[in-house]
Amino acid sequence: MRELNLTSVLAALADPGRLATVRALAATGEACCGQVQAMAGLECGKSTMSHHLRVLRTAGITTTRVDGTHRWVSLRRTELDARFPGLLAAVLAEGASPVRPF
Amino acid sequence: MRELNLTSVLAALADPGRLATVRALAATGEACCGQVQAMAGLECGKSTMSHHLRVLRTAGITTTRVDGTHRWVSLRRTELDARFPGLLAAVLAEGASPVRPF
DNA sequence: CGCAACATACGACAACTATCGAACATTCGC
DNA sequence: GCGAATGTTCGATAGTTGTCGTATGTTGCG
Repeated sequence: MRELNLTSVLAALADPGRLATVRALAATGEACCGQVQAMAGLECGKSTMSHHLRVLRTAGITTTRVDGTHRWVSLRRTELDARFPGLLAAVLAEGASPVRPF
Repeated sequence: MRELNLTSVLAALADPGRLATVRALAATGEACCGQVQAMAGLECGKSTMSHHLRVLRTAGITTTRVDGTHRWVSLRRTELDARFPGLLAAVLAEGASPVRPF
C-alpha cells in the first residue's frame, strides 16, 4: 500500500480528464484502459491515457489487474475512504445533483 | 460569485503550503497575510505567499477583506459547502485523527 | 511630508506536467 | 511463428506552476 498522500491525491484529481476517469471507474467498478478512455470521453493518444492512469495509480487512487493483453483498472475505494473519509464521495457527488438550493 | 470549478478547487488545494494555509484559516476564521504565513509555518518570500493566496482566492476558496494596510483572508465555507458538500470537511479532517483503524 | 509596515505586481528562472508520435513488450488467435 | 490487439515506455516539445527579488502601491504614524 502506498503512502496515500493527500496532496498527491488532490493533484491527481485536479485534471478534467482524470476526474472523468475516476467518475467512469466509479460507475463501472472495473474497466480496461480502452473502455475507460471511451467512457470518460477522452480523445487523446494512448500514451496520454497511459500517463493519466499512471498518475492515478501512483497517487494510490486506482489499482491495476493484469489479465492477458488487458489491464483492468479500478478504484481503491476502501483504502481511499479509510484514509480520507468523504473525499471521494464529495468529488464524485459534484454535478450529480442539480446544485440548486432554491 | 465565481464559477467554483471543482478542478480549480482541487488544483488550488493540491499544494502543501496552500493546504496548510486553508487549515490555518479553518482554525482561526480570519487572518491577515502575515498571520496566515506564520500559522501555516510557511517560510517563503512574501511574494510567494501572495501568489498562493491569489490562487486560493481565484479558485473561490477564500475571500479577502481590505482594512487599512491589512488584507483579512477567510474561507468561503458556506459557498464551498453548498457547491461541494463534504469536500472541505474531508480535506480538513486529514491528519486530525490518528488514522489508526486498529 | 517622509518613513515604516503591509501586501501586491512584475520579470525571470527552474521544475514540473500534459501531450504527442514512435518504438517496444506482451498476449491472443490463426 | 506471424500478425493483430492492447498498453507501456521513451524522447521531445510546449505550456503551466512555484519560487524569488525587486519595484510598486496603499495606509498609518510621527
